[in-house]
Amino acid sequence: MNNLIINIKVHEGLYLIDPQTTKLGRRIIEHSVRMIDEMGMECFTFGKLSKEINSAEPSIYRYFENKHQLFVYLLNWYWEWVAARINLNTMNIESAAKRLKIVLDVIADSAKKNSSIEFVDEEALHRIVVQEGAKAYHHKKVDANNKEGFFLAYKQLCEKIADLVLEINPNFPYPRSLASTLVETANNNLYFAQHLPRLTDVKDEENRLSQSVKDLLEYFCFGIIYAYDFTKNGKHEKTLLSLQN
Amino acid sequence: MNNLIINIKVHEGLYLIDPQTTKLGRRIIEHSVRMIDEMGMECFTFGKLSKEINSAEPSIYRYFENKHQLFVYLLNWYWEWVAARINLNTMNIESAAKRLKIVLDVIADSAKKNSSIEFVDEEALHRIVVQEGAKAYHHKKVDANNKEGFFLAYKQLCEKIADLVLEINPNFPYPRSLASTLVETANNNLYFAQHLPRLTDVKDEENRLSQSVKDLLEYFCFGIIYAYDFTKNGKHEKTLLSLQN
DNA sequence: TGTAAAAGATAGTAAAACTATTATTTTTTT
DNA sequence: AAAAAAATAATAGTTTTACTATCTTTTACA
Repeated sequence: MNNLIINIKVHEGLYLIDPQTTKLGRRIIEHSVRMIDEMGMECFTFGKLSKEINSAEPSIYRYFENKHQLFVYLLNWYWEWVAARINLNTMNIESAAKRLKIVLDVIADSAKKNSSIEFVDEEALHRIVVQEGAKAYHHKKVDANNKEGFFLAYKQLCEKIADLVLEINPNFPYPRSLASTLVETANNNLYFAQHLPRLTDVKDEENRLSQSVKDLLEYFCFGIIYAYDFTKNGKHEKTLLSLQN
Repeated sequence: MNNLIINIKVHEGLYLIDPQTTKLGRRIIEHSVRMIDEMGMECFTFGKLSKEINSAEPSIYRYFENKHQLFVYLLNWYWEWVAARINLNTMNIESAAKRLKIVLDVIADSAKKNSSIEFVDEEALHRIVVQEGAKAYHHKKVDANNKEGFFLAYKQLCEKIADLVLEINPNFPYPRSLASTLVETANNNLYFAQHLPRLTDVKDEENRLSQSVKDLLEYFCFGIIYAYDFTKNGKHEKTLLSLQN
């Protein structure tokens, strides 16, 4: 299992100076990931970060316009990294269903990691995505941010999943909604298992959490994709809709 | 279509003085809903609210410990209101599947409203739930808040849905995850249709948005519930799992 | 070696999130 | 109706955050 060097390219609108290209920039990434993971976005400030890296607050502002932009930068880095892992692990696989399963594996974080970039703690970053990710777009500036490309990586990932779904079942009516639901459901169930266990059936036990989430995603995903097509001996009848009453 | 008087009871840990019992309290609710809907949680402050209602900041602090507690109070009010509408609309219905469909109707906001409480704008509150709701539990104090009952209304609603799912299919393995996924998927697709349309298949057109979301929820929900049970002429075989490869 | 860009150091502003104090009004009790 | 209690209003103050301005020093590199 080699650790391949993957180069993560993050959208230009998400920084003033590309942090991956300078020493200070990489220190900002490294320590902001660790600090946000430890204290959460609310308590994390540029002031605290600058002390932690023995730098000055204005220096950080030369890389990122504000805390929110840094946050979105980190999320994009994560989704680009997920996309890279998906590409790497699916490139030689013929079956679309098998490729989709690998995607579910990666978004549930149960796939073997095969990249390591020294200044990014991907596990801490994944915890940030699970705990804080929804805040990236749940605010009043979402439309302005969207125009600036803040959510491109996430949207591209969902589109990739939607295309896979359509490859498996070209008649499926909700490929985009299914894609976003799968990603959100992965994060939610990981989070709920740890903090609001009555909202999930997966258990935070024995290091099997991400595998359980993957099983859940497969069950939901393939259930939805095939449900209305394979009832009654494969005839395309809306059998279920009549069974419901 | 009578407007029934429904009394919404919110968990005691969510306020210092019950705002529904005093004039100032009701003014706080009324104007905070309107202001949060207009400016979002980030821009909303107790200072601005106190000016708006010609009161003083410390007076508001005697009702709610802080902005976050007020926010969670409003969300709980909303989920209690949803639960009340569900109870009202399902009480005389025999079929569990029909009851579940009514639940989906209410959480997608496409059911006829049948309550009106003069000082709460339920449509504005629903927009707040869709746009800001996830922030209630995505932070580092989630466990402490959970112990204080901040999420009781939401968890009870999900449990009610999970019980309905089990009533329809007692063998279903993920009732809680399905329940939370349905509620989250309802909110997400309403939000995506308006702000991130590439993440959903429903369209924000012609006042049919909530009906489209309801159709989506039914498709996902009943697809998942029945998928693995009714393949191959109703035999309980894991046909789909073998079809996937 | 010289120049430009980056980084560091220091200081400052505006607003938010509270808290404390005191005065006034309203409500309740006797 | 008067006294006591509770709620509200008014004012002022503290700490922290988010951000800006300015100036000096260091580093990169041509």
